[in-house]
Amino acid sequence: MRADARRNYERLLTEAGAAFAERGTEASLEDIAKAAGVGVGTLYRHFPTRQDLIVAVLHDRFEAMAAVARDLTCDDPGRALREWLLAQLRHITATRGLTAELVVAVNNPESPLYGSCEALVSTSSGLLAAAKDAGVVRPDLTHADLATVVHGIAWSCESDPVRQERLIDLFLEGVLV
Amino acid sequence: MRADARRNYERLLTEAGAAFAERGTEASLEDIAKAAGVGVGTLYRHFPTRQDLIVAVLHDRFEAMAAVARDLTCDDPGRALREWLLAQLRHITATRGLTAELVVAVNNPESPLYGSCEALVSTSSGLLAAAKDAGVVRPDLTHADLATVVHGIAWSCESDPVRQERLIDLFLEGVLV
DNA sequence: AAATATACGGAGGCCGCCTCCGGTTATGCA
DNA sequence: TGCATAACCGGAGGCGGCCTCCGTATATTT
Repeated sequence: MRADARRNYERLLTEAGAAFAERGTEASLEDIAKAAGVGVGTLYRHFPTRQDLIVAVLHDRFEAMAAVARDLTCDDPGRALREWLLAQLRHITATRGLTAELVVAVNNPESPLYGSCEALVSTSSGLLAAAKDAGVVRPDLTHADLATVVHGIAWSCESDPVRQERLIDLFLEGVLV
Repeated sequence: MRADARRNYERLLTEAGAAFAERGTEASLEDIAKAAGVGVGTLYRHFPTRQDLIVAVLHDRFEAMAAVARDLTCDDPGRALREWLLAQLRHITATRGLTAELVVAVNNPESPLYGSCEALVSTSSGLLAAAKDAGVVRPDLTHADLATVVHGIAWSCESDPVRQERLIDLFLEGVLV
């Protein structure tokens, strides 16, 4: 990949992230190209589809999330799980407008993101497994359950952290043994 | 209101309902107008905003929902509540594409729908109150909690009734006393 | 039947999407 | 260093959807 191509690629990614956060996933691609100091053609060559651009932006963020999960202390697995769910909520809320793509990715193995976030999924599953081993969580709970719940809550009250936390706790009460 | 105006209004409503169900809330308004055998101008006069059209379509459906809630037998309030949540899920899933507007309406008193669905809200609250009186549900549970959970689930697994039911039960286990 | 209020419709301006290809630039090789 | 060429850039342009505006048509009233 040529040096200028790589530079433009990164710039587009940066501006797209900003635009999506500010104006949602429907932000004008032409504006994003302009903000990156690049023609539309260049944008479309790197990211043939709006979806591709979104996926590329999210890829980085998934890695950040996975890092958070790894750092969670596991002394109290139930507590760690709660923290993890809340951390996800904060993160999703911070990248608002991308929520919809996230949940699609997590639930759908066909999604290009599904593969690119394996680290996230496996780390998250690790937390869940630890909680199960400690016997603090129903054994039939799956990672998919967690993902669905988190994203459902994130979407339902995107801008109300208090309600988010309340709903997480309602959920956990049904799930902690 | 003139007779022809009323006729066009109804036709637009019908076609809009069909289009939204089939192609989502982003369906082309010009197509809807064409399907209703009407010019765009007419559509925009009746519904100045896409939002207005969506709201009008939903208004009817809210009434149908309220009727369902009223018919639920209350012998076992806990069970009635569960049935009610599942009925909402089915209904929301059937009108897919409108989910987003629904949750906005239920949570936001500013929404034009909020007023128009008072019947729904109060009937639903009635079911919840009955469950509380019977002592089968946490007393701090609110109607808003229910609405948020239902819509979160509806959105998270729009096309997977099995998962929907599973999540409802997970939720209820944390909430039934 | 005429007068008037009401409603219709679609042309047109605007904007965002996406493609296409003539021009530009980086890079490898002599 | 200078050239050849493969890789890349950019934006004009066609398309379609959004929404407004106003000349025309139709229902209603008297």
